[in-house]
Amino acid sequence: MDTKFLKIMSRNIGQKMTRAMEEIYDLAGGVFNINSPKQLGLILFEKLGLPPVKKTKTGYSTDVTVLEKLKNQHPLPEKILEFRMLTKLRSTYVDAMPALINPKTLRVHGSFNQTVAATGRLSSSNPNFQNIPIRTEMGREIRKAFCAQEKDHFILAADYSQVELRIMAHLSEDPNLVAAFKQDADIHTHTAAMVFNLKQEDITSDMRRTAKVINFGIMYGAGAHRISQELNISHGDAGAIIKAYFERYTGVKDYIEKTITECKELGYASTLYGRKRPIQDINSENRNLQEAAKRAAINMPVQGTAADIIKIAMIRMHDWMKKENLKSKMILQVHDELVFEVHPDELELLKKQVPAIMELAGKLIVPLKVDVGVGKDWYEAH
DNA sequence: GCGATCAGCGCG
DNA sequence: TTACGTGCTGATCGC
Repeated sequence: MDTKFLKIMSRNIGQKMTRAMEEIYDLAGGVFNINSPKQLGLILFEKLGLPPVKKTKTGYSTDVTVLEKLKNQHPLPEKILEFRMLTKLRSTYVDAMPALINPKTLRVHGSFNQTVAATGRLSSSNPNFQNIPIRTEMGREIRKAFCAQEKDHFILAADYSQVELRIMAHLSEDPNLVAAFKQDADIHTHTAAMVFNLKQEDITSDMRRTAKVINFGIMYGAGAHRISQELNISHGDAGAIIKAYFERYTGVKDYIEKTITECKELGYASTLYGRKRPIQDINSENRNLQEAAKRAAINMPVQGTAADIIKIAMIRMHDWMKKENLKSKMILQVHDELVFEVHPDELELLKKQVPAIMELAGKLIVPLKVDVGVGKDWYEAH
């Protein structure tokens, strides 16, 4: 860990927090605990009279979807979101990591838990290395603190490209999806072309974004309601897009139906390698429970097979590294990614062999593809 | 003072 | 009502 870097980052975020806090008190007309959703709810929905969009069990919801909707009516919600991002990054990562450094090894040693997640994934705790920020630039900066311990060593990150959609292609044998991966097409552009009935070269970035949401939504069993929320479109339009998807990818539709039927008969869903997840509620009288169980049943074979494949890769990787007496170390797993700390003499070897071992870990009717990055830290390696 | 629960949000 | 799987933090509540 680069603790010097984190110390500077903590100070910088602290300054930004102070500025945001002052503006928030100004806009709210008084001091309150910004981290308290209860106090914030009173300010937004009673003092300022903004419309309460959503409720929680205990009162007004003030989550990100609510504040996004209120942005155009008052400047406060946006400032709250900024403040929340800053506090999240500082308290969960920037200030937490240095405190976990082992004084003997000067490293942070977390746990990878093998018997927590129902799908067969690993989970990570104390700290959770599987949720280090990447989606915002400010958050992503935190990865610069995850660096090789010795000066001339490297961090190498190798991640499976679209592994869950490739698994969906294999399991469903859908000709369109299989063909897309055999051609190594940009999968979201391909889906957009299918759904909107256009040539791939005529797909706009907006259409691609829509297709990306659909591709993920399908694997989670999303309905028109959720898709419409996600894309900010009408329920009817969302339903039409889903319908168009299943007309083009009938193999996926059939596979999903088959998976649910089988789960109802057997009481469990399973992965390509035979890992089972019991799904009790699949025959529940309670509609909500049964619908949630169906979504879990749809997702299990996809998420669980991906977990099986990366575990196989990790075992083979370990065996290989041991056999070759390598000095480099496999240090992290983030569901579809493996991270290594690499000795400079071994860099070229690992750049070649790591993706090869990962790509061969699963035998699917479509190829597996692994992208590799190298740098002095996890930020550069990505 | 302490543990449990809730809301919120970080990741794939 | 709301798309799957996780873990951590701070606020709050009850004992």
